[in-house]
Amino acid sequence: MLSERRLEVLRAIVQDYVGTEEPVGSKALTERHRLGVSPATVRNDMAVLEEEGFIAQPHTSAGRIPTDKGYRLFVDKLAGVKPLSSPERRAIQNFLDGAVDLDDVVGRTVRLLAQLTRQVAVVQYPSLTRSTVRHVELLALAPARVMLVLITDTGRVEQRLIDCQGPFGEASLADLRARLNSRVVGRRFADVPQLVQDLPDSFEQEDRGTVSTVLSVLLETLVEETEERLVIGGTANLTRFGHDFPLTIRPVLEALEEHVVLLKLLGEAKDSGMTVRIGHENAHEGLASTSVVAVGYGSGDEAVAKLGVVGPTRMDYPGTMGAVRAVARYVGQILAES
Amino acid sequence: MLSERRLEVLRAIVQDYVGTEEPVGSKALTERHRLGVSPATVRNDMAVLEEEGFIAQPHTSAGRIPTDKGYRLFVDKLAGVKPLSSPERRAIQNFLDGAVDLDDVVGRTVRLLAQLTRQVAVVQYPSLTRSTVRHVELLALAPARVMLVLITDTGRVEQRLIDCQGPFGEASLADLRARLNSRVVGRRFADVPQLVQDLPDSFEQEDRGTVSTVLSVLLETLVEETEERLVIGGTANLTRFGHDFPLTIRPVLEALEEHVVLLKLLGEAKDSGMTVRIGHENAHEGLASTSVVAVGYGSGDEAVAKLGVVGPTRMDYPGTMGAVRAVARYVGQILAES
DNA sequence: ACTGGCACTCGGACCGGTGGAGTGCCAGGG
DNA sequence: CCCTGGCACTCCACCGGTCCGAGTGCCAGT
Repeated sequence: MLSERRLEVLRAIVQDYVGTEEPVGSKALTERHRLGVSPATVRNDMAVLEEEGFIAQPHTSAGRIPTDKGYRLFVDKLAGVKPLSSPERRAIQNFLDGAVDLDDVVGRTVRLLAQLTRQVAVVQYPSLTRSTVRHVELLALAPARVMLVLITDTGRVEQRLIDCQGPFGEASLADLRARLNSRVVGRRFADVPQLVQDLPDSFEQEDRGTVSTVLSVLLETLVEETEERLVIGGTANLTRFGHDFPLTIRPVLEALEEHVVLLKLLGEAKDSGMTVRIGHENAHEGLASTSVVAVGYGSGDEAVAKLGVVGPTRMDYPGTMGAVRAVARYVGQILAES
Repeated sequence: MLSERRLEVLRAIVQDYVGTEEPVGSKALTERHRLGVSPATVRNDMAVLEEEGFIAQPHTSAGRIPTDKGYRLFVDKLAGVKPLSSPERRAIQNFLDGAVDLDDVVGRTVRLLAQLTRQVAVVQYPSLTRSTVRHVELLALAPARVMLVLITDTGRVEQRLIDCQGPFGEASLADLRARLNSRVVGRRFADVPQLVQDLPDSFEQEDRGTVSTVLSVLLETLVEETEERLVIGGTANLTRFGHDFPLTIRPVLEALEEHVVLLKLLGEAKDSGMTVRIGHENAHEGLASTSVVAVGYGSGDEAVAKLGVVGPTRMDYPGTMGAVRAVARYVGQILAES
């Protein structure tokens, strides 16, 4: 195990590098941090840290920069989560309180997060499978055409058109609507399938086909929409990325456009607590030089979706984590209120 | 007016510059185009073109590059719209045909357009004000809480929560729903206000307040949602922008995030026919070095929304315009079918 | 009106020298 | 045993100078 001081050296290196964006040398370190030892000693420590793979030199006779492994150790052992200042908290509150509907909440959240962290923000829409049902509506658009509308407790609305095999009376429709709602309102989406399983049996023979069709579309919607929506903001912050732009920034932009990739990334994050994925831990090649800080948020205790930021591995982890956590909490509150 | 040959020289300059991204000199021009004159003559023509403001030199003794004014002349007089190759047409067809709902259509369109033009694509959702009403639904979520759902002929769905002053019976609600639909279904959104104006008068005194509230929310929705949604894609193509990245790309990314700006930009485009805004013509500062090619699309003859691309002023105008036009047509077809 | 020739300009690439920051190692001291 | 100061070494970044070529403007000649 590394000695206390070596860990301190690593912390100092990470902090300085994040601040200056330049490799940090032994002399500069002793000047800017009260390590209580000489540069020579620090050099020895650095040699050890390098051997262990926590730091690296871009080339001989240059300062050191942290490796992914170094950042990992930093966030796991050396860094806390920096709480936001109270003006910041107030700003979040004010900004989010003005939202009028779910789209607006999500939109504001993503802008807020991007502004706060000065990085790329990613916010996932509340998931259907984890939400509960507020209302199910069936509309007869035409004799053999029904629209299904699903409303969640988080305010999300999904609609589907259904072509029925045969005509379906308004009375039967109202009947189905009532029975459906009495069974599923307030229940979690995940539980819906078994709750409606035996519903067709209780209908007249002639209507069973249509009822089944409607139900199958309903279930389909639940599954399909596991393919979630998400919103991205703050891509302009990518320009603060590094010096050698085109090569660094391009794959990141490409990755950001593939929502599937991002959703998978967010999905891998733990449900509760914050997840930090650093550099190559991300699997996706384009994001090899980025870190992802993600956290779940929800209207209750349980997470209904994730949000987070994508930034260079060289980022201010404590500050970013603080901002992400704070935003997630406030969004949760807002959703719970509505 | 400029002589025929001088125009030809300008065309050649634009074409070469778009291809090579480097200032083009007189000698290179005569070699790559059959102008039938010597470099010296071309130089004289260039001097004239420069004096008129169509081209400029980055510095003395460098080649010329077109100015915004030069591009303007090029697209107005010298360039046609390049039709797509038939494999491209087929690819569009195939790609768009797979779409399942409006979100999917828009999503696919933006990706397609970005890929085809290798630039940033912008697609506006079909506007409410120009669409027609397919259905209006009112749902009683709670005794004094109603949800309003609007469905358009383009498949778009908008919903709003309404807090009523007092309880509102299911019967009254059904009544309102029926009368509302009988008046507005099939009508254009823009006409809705006057169609429902006198509706409250035909209700019982006690219900009039609530009816008015519902109607005012309906009208509000029509107005508010003139603030349209749009989707952006292909931002990774910005990396092909120029050589001096951070400064060029940053304001563009910022502008792209301000949907309001983009919507205004699209709004300024003519309803029918294609609009090309070049460089400083764009008004918005961040887009001073970009051109915007936009066109309306719709399910019928009339445009319900716009789509287009944003790219460097140095872009392949004929090709881009061809792609934009073709995509708009196909999207229109798809919407008409659904 | 076009052309060939010529002198001129300017930026970009190439080059070698220099300075400084940083390192590794080692011998000496607490 | 760990820390320290000293020293030689390395390598990048910067600077100034030179050279080259592409491109221009102008002019005299056809």
